[in-house]
Amino acid sequence: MTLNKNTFIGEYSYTVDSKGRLNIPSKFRSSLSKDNKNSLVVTRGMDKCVWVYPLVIWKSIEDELRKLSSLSSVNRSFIRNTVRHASIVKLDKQGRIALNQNIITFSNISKNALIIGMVNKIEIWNPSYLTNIDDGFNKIDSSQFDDLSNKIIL
Amino acid sequence: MTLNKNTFIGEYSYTVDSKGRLNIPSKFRSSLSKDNKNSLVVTRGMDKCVWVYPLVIWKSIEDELRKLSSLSSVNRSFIRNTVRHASIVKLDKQGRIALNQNIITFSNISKNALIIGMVNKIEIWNPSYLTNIDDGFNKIDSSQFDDLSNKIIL
DNA sequence: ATATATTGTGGGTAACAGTGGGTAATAATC
DNA sequence: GATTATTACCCACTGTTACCCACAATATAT
Repeated sequence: MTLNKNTFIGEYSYTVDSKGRLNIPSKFRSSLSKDNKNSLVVTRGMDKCVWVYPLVIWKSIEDELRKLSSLSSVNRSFIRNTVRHASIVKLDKQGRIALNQNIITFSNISKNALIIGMVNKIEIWNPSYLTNIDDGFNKIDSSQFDDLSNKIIL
Repeated sequence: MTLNKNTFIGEYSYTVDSKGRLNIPSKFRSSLSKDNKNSLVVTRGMDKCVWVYPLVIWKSIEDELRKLSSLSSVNRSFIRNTVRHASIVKLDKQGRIALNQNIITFSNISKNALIIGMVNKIEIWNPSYLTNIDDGFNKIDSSQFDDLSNKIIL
């Protein structure tokens, strides 16, 4: 049972095969709502990882981008860099997606991949990169969380 | 699978052949609605690239331009420079368009072309120019995106 | 404990996409 | 009107992708 649709938590370790296919965790698949039509949107993350959105979540991002006028060069740059590395992928009958070369090169994922639920999206990591980022987290000065603590209650 | 009709995301690398023909990505073609009648509108972009609109989207732009009074010299200039380099092109049976000399010269595209989905339109770039733009993006003061990031949640 | 379903992984094959070139129809030039 | 240049249409080749089936490992149910 999953709590909310299109919501992802937890961490999973999978392998990318010779064709660049990567399995999506079964629990994530069952969380996807029907209106995603078995499709996800894969793009570059802001860290050196891959971001994966349910199709319907991505659609709302697209709709926001559509409102931005191309007369502004900042807008153009923002739209371009947000969508140029994005692609819609369908899950095959086995529940896998195919990672294209662009994404593989950027994230430097080869054989092993770590899949992490990020609530509204999914992250895919080269496991060795994640170790470094994780070390960084522990080094953050606790004062940097003060601002967050006012916004969210754990 | 495409999300919305006449919507384009992703990046593709193609070659312009000796006849000046350039392939339109298969995924963009299948996104085009039928009422475009296999036609696109090609024009100069605001950056040093080519802008390509689905015919029906271009028509709505024309309608917007129609509302601008020619009493204003800014309006006249804007209309002139938006429309003067635009031309309607049909896709051939292979899904390619022919780029005219005007557009090729302006964008300095020779052999290799990068095609980028920009949600409501398509951009065609000389790959080397885009590299520069991309570098610029990383150098933009992130404060310029603060306003955007408050509106659009990734 | 055994049977059954599900999940992760691998590979073969047919369909399709990108590219190039030939030929006929059209337009431009002399 | 004849000749040349340009454009549009058709066919062909090649590599990639998507779809299908298969199997092993794990989890679930009886």
